Amino acid sequence: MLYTVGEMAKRLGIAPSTLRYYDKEGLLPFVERSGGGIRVFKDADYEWLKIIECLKKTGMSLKDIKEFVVMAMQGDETIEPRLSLIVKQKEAVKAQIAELEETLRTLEFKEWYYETAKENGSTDVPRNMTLDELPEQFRDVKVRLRGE
Amino acid sequence: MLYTVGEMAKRLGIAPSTLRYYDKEGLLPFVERSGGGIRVFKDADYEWLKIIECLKKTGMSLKDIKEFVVMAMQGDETIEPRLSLIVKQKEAVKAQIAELEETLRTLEFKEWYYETAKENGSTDVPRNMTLDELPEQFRDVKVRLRGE
DNA sequence: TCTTGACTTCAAGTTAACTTTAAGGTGTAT
DNA sequence: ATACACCTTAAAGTTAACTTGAAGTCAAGA
Repeated sequence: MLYTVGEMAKRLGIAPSTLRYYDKEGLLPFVERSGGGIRVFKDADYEWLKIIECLKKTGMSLKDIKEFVVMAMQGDETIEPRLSLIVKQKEAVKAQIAELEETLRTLEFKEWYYETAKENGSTDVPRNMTLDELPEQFRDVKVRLRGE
Repeated sequence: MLYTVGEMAKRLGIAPSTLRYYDKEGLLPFVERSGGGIRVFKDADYEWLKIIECLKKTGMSLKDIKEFVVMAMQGDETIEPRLSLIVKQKEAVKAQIAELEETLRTLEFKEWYYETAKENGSTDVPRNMTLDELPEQFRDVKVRLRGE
């Protein structure tokens, strides 16, 4: 199957201008052109774009993603650095998940805080509780919020 | 304890200019001033700043965080909308974690892909494997990369 | 052949969240 | 009293990742 920029953008759920921008920035060296100069995307290019999307979700910049794509175009000599990069991003994502899990715990504490405020008609009630009065799963969150 | 903008910034690990910017944007209505016009941060303000940091980590914009802070300044009439907002952000963070876990699975597939390429001296080997040749935990990842 | 819609490039505009700069004021230590 | 580090504001600058606009080209259907 072959696709125009608009068709591929639709398949990916992004704007065609985004694909043109990525191409301009050198992220899509694998995309070919028709005789008339129109971009022709192949199914293999879709896979590439999904990898770019994946790397973007890890927080990588377009500049760094470009380096990865360019490496891949060099062929098999760059297998090792590509592997290292993937492993590095994997660790980065694990760290992001851990941070979001901390954030979630803070939000759960705040949820309890406002539930308790709602039941009692005032935020004074949860705010003035001593550490041993609040549910034990929130004690460390509260301590962290107060300044380690 | 009382702190200047520089001291509080250091305690939070951010730039003083960031705190001044937040103040200018209306995110810090709780911060008071000395007779000479200098910002005076209290320990309770540190807690507020940690909450702002938490909301920022959920992906909320400064504009929306400001609305939350402003609501809190209104007092106990706004307990319910504040609770709703916290619950909404909690769900948003859960979705973000789920998405990062998908991303992680894709990276693990790519790690296997390049490990296999490295062992065989060529990306041809993992690339040309049929679905049933690759480790079964990666089959659905591969299918997704190819286009659902 | 003509129309039409989608394609092309290049340049300029947008947005969020800061950061920097300039010119000047504050407050504490000697 | 003077120095010095740190504070103040306002305005302008930065960055990444797009998005939009203008002017023109390509390709498929009637």
